Amino acid sequence: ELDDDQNNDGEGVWSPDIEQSFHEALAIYPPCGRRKIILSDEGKMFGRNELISRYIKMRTGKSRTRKQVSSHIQVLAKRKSKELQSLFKDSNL
Amino acid sequence: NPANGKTRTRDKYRIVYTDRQRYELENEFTLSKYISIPRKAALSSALALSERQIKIWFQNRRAKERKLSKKRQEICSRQLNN
DNA sequence: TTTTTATTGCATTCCAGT
DNA sequence: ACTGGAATGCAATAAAAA
Repeated sequence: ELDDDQNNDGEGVWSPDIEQSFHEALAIYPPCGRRKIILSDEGKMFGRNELISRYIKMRTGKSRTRKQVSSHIQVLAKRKSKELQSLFKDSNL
Repeated sequence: NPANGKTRTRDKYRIVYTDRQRYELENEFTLSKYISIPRKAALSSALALSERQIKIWFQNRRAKERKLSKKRQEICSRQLNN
């Protein structure tokens, strides 16, 4: 069973070029969170993650689904939260 | 024990569960391979483990089950072509 | 060496908001 | 009917314990 998806290069799911475009898209669309989810254009609906997905396709030609974007955002948020917590060490516990 | 989402600390890499905790978890596993949210809450308070620990225990237990059935499968195929 | 807790990077499923 | 995001699942892995 050949399992070589046409939308994936030899690198990982979030290889540096894709990660780069991803962060560009984060800055472009809503600079940080707090944007209305009234992202419905005439006829079509567009969520933020779909816009990010389309931007990645534009810039790199690689396809990352909106659910992959969602998962990645969750992982990054978890990392950031973990960093912040480990900064406060065991000062008061 | 419903603290933040973290269990591991600098001094304790992991804790060893008591025999009663193991028994109750194993017993629940015979009833269902997947823990429901209400049962998880009940076990959490009954065994003094966080819900995260209950969830992770079931994940590890299912992984063990998969490992065991892979071993059983290997034994079967060995018997077929001995 | 094998078994037992616990984390991580992804995907997948479950929950609401509009 | 659409979505983003939280909860959960799983493989791989780490490291203490048995």
